[in-house]
Amino acid sequence: MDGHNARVAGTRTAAEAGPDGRARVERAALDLFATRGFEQVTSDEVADSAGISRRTFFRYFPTKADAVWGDFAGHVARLERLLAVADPAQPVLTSVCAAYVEVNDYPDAELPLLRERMRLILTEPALLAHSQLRFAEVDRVVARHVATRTGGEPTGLLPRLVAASTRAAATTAFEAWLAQAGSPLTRHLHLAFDEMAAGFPSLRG
Amino acid sequence: MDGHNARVAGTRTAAEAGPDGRARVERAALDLFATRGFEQVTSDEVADSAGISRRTFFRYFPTKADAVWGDFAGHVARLERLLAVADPAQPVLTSVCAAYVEVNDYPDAELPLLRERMRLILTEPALLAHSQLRFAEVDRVVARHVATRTGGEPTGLLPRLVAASTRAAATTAFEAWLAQAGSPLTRHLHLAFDEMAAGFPSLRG
DNA sequence: CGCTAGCCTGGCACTCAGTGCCACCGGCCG
DNA sequence: CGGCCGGTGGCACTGAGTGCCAGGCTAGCG
Repeated sequence: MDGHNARVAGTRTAAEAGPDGRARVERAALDLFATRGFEQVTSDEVADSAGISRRTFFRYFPTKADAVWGDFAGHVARLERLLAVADPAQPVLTSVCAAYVEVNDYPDAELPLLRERMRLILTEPALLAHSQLRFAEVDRVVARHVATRTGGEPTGLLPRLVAASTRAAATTAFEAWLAQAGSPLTRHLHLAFDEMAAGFPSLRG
Repeated sequence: MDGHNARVAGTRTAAEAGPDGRARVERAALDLFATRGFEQVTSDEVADSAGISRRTFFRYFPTKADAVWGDFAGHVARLERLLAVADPAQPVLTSVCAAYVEVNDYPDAELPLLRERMRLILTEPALLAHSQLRFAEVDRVVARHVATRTGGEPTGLLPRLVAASTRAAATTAFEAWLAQAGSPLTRHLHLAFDEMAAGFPSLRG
């Protein structure tokens, strides 16, 4: 979710160029959604605010909701790469959790953006619904990895279960992080994963 | 998800009455979606097929997607009741899983309907996305129960985590049940819950 | 019986997301 | 120069969802 820092900033008129194309639209969309709410902003307004036409907006993003996700495909790709190079000696669940933690270890500079993104996604009903489709990509990657490690089918119960459970834990950690700005995201992720991987020890007794 | 059997069947012309109002629309919608796909069917067609106007269709269901969910509110209410009367002596996680299993113990006669329903919900992207909003109601109920049992806030990490994880396991069990018609839903649910509650023993080693 | 109040329904018109089609404009190549 | 091409905008269309209003049907009441 770092998003397109690769391009040389400001080829336009030196000052006041900002990121071009897609990234600028993302920023405009996020700002508008954050201040007025996702449903209250039309795609026309986002396009206008980004200085493009509505038609072009829908060429950048297949859906209004997709404008808040940044480079999520890259995020998933990074997760997949981390899983690919995971130590086969450690338990699969450990590998998956570690990969989740590492792929979500953002530099401080990106935290405000991430926070706003996730707040919207987990708060706005339309975005929460849409998130299921995006997170399903993650699930597929995780399930595939678990399947290869355990020698089963990616559609089997165990791979799917691990994918769904770890994703649930990660999402919960995000919610906790949003609610409580104090501790870093990584801590919440560890808490959630450890709790789940150990069979919820806090609930015994 | 039994759906409106309470009314006396056939006050209309004795024969060929069928369920009236909402239930008939649900049936028409499910049939159309099942044969031609959710996105390929317009709300106009569903309304026509059910013998009502489009406008009335949207009075029965706030959304086209809601037409496949049957009496889901009742389903959630039953789950809540089960949790309310759960034995406080047993671990919370056990109570939650048991309630999930029991509320999903359908009589054989309803299985075909349930199967079609769930197949659509978990298969059609638009319905999968929408499901997040419906399942969130379940999560709230579960989280509330865990919170009261553990003496915490329903928005705390643990209640949320239990809700999200058990829901993930249940959904996975449903997927497995759909893929493999052989064993009953209850077995898949037990498998998934046991695996998760025990910290995924199948993955160790 | 007639009248009225209230509910269910349908029709109409409107907003807005998303899409296909085409026309335009920029650069780039031969 | 002329033709090709990728990115863009405009336009029109479908389809979901909604507000508003106009019946019709039923229930209560004089």
